[in-house]
Amino acid sequence: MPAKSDKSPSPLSERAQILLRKLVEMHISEAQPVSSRALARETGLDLSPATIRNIMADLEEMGLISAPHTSAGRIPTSRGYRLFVDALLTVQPLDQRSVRDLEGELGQVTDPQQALGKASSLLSNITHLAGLVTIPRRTAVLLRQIEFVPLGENRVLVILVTTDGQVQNRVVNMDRRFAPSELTEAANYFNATYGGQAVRDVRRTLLEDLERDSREMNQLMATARQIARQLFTEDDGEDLMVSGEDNLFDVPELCDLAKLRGLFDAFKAKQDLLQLLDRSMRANHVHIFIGDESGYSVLQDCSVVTAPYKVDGQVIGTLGVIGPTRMSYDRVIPLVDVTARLLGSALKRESS
Amino acid sequence: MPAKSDKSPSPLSERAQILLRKLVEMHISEAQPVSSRALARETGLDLSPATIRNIMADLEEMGLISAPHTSAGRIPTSRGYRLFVDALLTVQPLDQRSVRDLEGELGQVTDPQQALGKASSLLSNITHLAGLVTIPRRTAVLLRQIEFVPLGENRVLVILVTTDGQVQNRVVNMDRRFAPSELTEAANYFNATYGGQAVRDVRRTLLEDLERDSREMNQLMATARQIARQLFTEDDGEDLMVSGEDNLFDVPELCDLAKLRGLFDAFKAKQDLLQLLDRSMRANHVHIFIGDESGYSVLQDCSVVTAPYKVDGQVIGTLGVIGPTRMSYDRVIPLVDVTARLLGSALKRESS
DNA sequence: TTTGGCAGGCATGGGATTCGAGTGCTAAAA
DNA sequence: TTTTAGCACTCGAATCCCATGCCTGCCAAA
Repeated sequence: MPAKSDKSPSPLSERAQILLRKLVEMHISEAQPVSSRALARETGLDLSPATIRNIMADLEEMGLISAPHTSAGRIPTSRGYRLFVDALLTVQPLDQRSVRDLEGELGQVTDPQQALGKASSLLSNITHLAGLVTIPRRTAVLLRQIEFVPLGENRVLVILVTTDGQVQNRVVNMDRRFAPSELTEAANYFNATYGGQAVRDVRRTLLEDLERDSREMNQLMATARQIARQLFTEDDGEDLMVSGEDNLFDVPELCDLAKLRGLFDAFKAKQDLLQLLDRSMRANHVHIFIGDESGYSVLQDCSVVTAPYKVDGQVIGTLGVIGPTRMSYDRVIPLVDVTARLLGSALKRESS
Repeated sequence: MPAKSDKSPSPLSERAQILLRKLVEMHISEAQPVSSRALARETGLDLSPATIRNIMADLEEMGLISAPHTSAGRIPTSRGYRLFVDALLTVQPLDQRSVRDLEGELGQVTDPQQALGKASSLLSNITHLAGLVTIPRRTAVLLRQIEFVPLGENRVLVILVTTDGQVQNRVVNMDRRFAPSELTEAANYFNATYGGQAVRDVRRTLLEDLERDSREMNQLMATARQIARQLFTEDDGEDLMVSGEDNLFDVPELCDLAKLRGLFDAFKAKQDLLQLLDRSMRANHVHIFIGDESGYSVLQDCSVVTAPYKVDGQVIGTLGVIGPTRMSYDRVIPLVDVTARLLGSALKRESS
């Protein structure tokens, strides 16, 4: 006979597992507390509601399920959901057709920024939840090429191409007008000196170089310096892209305005969500935050399913979806997993 | 004695005007039906509630106010609000300090896109409503300069600078690798041939030229052609920028999810809102759509205050705010007005 | 023309009641 | 020892009722 209510890590009888699993599945599909009778009817086991009740009482004692009130059925707790996704859930892999579709969608993008946006909107459209994608730090990538284009007045357009295929441009103001030849020369100097370095390092090296060579500075360097000052000062940090927030309007758990509002504020502030997603950077595969596990109160009734995406084996960001804890993990998990891999491939292709 | 309840265009006695005005003001500040007693107390006129009631009955008959139910006060109808903003409202001009602040905020942007975003967020932050800005058609502006930067493989980065100071870049795929010199040559050809033309026309002219010269085409033109094909195909139409949607969570009129959801959907779809904003392009100054005047049911309880912004006397887009019909028009109208003018100035400065 | 007074109507909120769904417990059956 | 049937109990949700308060409409008097 299996130890019944030993302590938290009690092995949970097979019957209890089947029951818990069915209960979670029913709660996911019905969005309501599950009663012993319904469970007795739906599960294959030939047991009476009374027996089910006994087992449910055990599960409740273990903190895996709870009753909103005395005369209601049970709903899974966060810990119940945790056990479910860790041990009870069987995810069927995404069918080839869907993978092909995703691949097609992500394949025809032309630049990384667009790829990230596409990934996010795909996630939200398919799951009907909100899609999340972190935009990798610009500073981590390598500088491939820099170009200067003279605009009117004293303004110069600086184009930064990084090895990930991203293009970035800024307009900088100079103290005098520069001839195209001067700018070409400066660009050549820049490319020769700093090409291939990490953007993050360029900034540091640049400052050192400027310091050291300040006496023997020639016209060329002065130009480069003036541009560089304005170029690398602002450190555009990691950023977050959210799409399909509107889908959350339909989630019954978030029916009250305050909760929904909290989420939208979080999307706007981004800070907390970024930190959460950063945590999954270290993980190698899909990572799931269930309910209050995240530590943020606005995510009370929400779960976040994330996966890091990588280029050349190097993790550079994470993506995922956010939705009610009561979501279809079996569909969401493989989708997030595959999307992360496909996004990685798409980005690699971009960086040619 | 003035004709009392003649027909719609009855001139409305001065007393009635004062009363209606006060009623609207009180409804705006209290967000609730206004009773005859409250009106008698607040308005300067020395009248009893009973008298007020008589006048209110007249106003109701004219369709300017209505009672949600028998034992509630009155609230202004759309027509009441219309009369209010057209005839009864006195807007105090924005104080110099605020104008200075706005100018400062809009002054330090570096590119047009950023200026539009800044304008939108300023509008939403100051009014605590949602800010709207249309992004002008790219096709209407003139092509100032074009540059080609070779990337790896067969890919070329095309940089389009338009006379409004906007910079746009696209990556195009070629069927072979091009030498930098080829690209420089092609760029020179492009700039010489099409520089200064409207982007919209460039596309048309280009196609004609290609057609005509197809036989005597040289290597240079072939290059240009290949690039141009991919460059001008997609016509990126007018677009809309929305900010501060979250502010609408606080509006009591939109307390029910369905309405709020409708608005957010409209923000996402953009089509209807764009059409609405386009209507005010023809207007010279601030234009207001009250409640159902807009013709869109999602804007039932909302008003949209817009103003076109122009560069060199030419209207190029509109901006505004969207909020509950019950908004502080006296604060919003001058703000929208001034912001439109300042945005125009900022954009003009960009186009150097 | 204005005002005071009074009756009527209606939303709002609290309390009581009913109803139904589900559980916990106990004792009997397997 | 495990399972089951039965029964009492609990609690939320819906309904109704009623008192309350607010505001109007009307009428008669000023």
